[in-house]
Amino acid sequence: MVLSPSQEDHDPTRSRLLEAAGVVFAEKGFAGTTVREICLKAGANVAAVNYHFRDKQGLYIQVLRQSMALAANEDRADELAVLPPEEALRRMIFGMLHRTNSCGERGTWHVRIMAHELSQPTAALDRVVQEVIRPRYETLRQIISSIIRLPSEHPTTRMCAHSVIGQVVHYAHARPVIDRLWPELNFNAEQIAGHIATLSLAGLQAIRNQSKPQDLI
Amino acid sequence: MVLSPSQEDHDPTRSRLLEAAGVVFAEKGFAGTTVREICLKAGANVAAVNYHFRDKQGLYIQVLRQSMALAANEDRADELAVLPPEEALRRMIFGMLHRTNSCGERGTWHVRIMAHELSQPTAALDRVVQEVIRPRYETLRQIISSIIRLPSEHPTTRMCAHSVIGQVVHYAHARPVIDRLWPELNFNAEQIAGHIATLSLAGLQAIRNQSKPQDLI
Amino acid sequence: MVLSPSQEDHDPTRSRLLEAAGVVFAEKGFAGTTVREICLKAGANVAAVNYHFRDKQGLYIQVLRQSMALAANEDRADELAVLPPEEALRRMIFGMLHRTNSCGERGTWHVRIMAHELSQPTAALDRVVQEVIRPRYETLRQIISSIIRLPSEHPTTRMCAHSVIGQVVHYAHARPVIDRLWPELNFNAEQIAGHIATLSLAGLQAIRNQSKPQDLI
Amino acid sequence: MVLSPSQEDHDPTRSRLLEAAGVVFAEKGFAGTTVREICLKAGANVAAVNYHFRDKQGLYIQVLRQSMALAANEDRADELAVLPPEEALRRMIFGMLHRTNSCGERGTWHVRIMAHELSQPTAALDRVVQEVIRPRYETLRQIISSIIRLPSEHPTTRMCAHSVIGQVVHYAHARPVIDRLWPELNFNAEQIAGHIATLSLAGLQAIRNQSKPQDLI
DNA sequence: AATGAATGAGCCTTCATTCAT
DNA sequence: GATGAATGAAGGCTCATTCAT
Repeated sequence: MVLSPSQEDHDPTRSRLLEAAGVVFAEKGFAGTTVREICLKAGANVAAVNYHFRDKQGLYIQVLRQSMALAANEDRADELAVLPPEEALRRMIFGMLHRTNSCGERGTWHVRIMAHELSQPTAALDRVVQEVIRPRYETLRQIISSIIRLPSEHPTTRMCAHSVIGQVVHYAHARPVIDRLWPELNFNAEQIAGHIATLSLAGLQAIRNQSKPQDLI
Repeated sequence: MVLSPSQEDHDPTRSRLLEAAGVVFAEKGFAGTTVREICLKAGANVAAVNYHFRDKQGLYIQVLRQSMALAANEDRADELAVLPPEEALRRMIFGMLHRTNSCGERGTWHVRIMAHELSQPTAALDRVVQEVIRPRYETLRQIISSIIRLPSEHPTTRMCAHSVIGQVVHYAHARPVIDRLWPELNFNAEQIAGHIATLSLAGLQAIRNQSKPQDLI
Repeated sequence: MVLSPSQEDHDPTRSRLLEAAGVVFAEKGFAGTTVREICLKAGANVAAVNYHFRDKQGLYIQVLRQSMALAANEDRADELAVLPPEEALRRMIFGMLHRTNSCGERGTWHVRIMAHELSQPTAALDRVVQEVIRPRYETLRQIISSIIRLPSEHPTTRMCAHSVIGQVVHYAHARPVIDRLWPELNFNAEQIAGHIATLSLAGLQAIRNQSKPQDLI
Repeated sequence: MVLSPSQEDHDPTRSRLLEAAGVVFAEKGFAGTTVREICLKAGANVAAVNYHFRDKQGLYIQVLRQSMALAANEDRADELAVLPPEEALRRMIFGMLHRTNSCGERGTWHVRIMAHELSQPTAALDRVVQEVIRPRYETLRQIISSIIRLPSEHPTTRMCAHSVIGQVVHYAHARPVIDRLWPELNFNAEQIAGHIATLSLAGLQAIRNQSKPQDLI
């Protein structure tokens, strides 16, 4: 909905194609999606995708680009920086968890699409990593760095970041498995985020103490 | 079915098909794989798959079944039961991490195939969850249960299990992303498993103390 | 659907497909016909059938529907009703015989296709029976009913109708055999219809007298 | 069961193939039958047909030959010749009707196979016509000839024969249609044969009187 | 600017048949 | 003598794409 002022909504067909493509790509991935399905959903001609985006892949990249642009506005590093790192971590965990598990909105398509990219990487993966994931990864490492008192490039810091991310994205990536193992789970982002934050913060404290035994003396 | 101990199979073509299919399915998933590619790789006729396995899907399930059978011999729950739970958890983390990140061998195909199932589930997913994942999930919950002193069916126990699993499988699922974010990482299962175990155990202790404050009084 | 009076159809490819399919289906039946042959004959691409008719079966049903629609205009029951029943029977016999034995024209495809349906019924058989055959069957029974003075649902009336129909369609169904047994036959619909009518009417009279002996006293 | 003394049951596989093939060919026709289905039904190897009969068609011809040989023993012309022609006609009608509508026995396979040959003639049709149909056709014409007092080669005699045959075989050929038009029909060969005979005999009498008005003067 | 029609490559599968044993 | 394995041609169908309007 929040689009660049000059373009976009001027061309309703193009817009509907992007909307429909986002939904379908998010659900079925690039290879699993057919151009016909997108066009049907968008009420457009079969040739519309090729006309407007040259390619199925052209449309795919455009969908990703748009979704990422919307996502870029959230989780601003500077806003988190002023908080105590423990609180910043809690907020970040909740934000990621909420984002990766809410569905349907434009701004979250790239999350689901990522899941497909992980099993069938396309050229678009590099772009998503650079533009969306890396900035957050660095923000997260900064926060962890100030908790465990190791440089943000330190391998331990990195592993801690991956531990946090792994716990969070697991609920999105492995959803089909989790649904089978734990059907009674009524997904509650706040509760789960709280659990992950508690476990992670305790873990980080332990790692801080362990990695700097000399400081304690 | 009855594999001679020294060899693969009495039927060389069938065996080559399974081998080739494992590699390709692991790389491209079910839908992304063509029967032709498998047959070409196996040096067999296009109709060979249908002859030996009735279906593309029949071959797929057989590949999964075989890969799971090989994996089933590891991580015996009874062997872990005699260890102190902290040590059992360490071993289990290392085992899972090692298994999900070694590549190419038959016994690990189902891990990669799982990644595809997560983004494009087929009817085979149920089988893998039931036969491979659920038993380990229950073993893991048992171990965690005796650490945090909550029933193994308790939601908190389950969330803890998912936290451990999430950290571990992240290194396999998100490998393409991790490679881009941290190219210098020289994957060392022992080191990473140690990190995950340390962080998780500290986290579990914190959750144990938090969830039963009354015990401490 | 809406055929211009002078031309076949607004869509030349679709029209050519129907034309070609009619010829081939009439000759070889549903299962014996290949989509490729139809498309070759129609000068169209292999995928044309799927594009225009969704299915091989979709095309088949459309051919049948069109052929039946053309045939539906003949043998109006109301026109026959005003005639003395003996004359109506003669006309009907001639009409059926003529229709089932003229060849090549669109309106008679369903007759030949029926021959295939009889040995290899498909889901289309029900439709043809309902839409084309049953109405004529009922008209015929009405006529016979007023000749033999039994209700049109009476088993005897039905058997008489089948006797008439059997004689008529035999010349179409068993044509390959008749050609071998009687090669000198120069098919003359008028002559044969006259024969069948004469034999049948005499037979009906006998059945009328036999079934109602009490009337004669 | 009644086989040539020298051969046949010596080779049980060959025998089972013939048996199974008869059933399946009778049900589905030549083109509609798969070698695999026959072999499965016969408990034989896929290659058995090619081994024993060289071809799918070789098996087909053999089935026809055998079924015809068994059929040749019935309806002996000399037995009918001693009866009054009206009675001979009644018997013949009943025999044909019974034969074409009984199912499952070896001796009647060729009847059903004929139905398929009529819509998809193969090279076997000539043989069946010559060896089975023509002799009966001639017997029938002889009988009719002596009823209507015209030479057995006379076109009228031939048409009368076709009228009788047409009525009879209709119940076999058009069975799928008759089942839909008259589902309550509980096929009773004796009743229907009686009806056909009555109608036909009355018709023949009329034709006799009409065709020879000079004799009446 | 935008579309309905058409394309051809490629998919999985089935079939009668042949081959090595 | 008889079989299980293997073959390659052909089947219907789907797909992203292009073309003529």
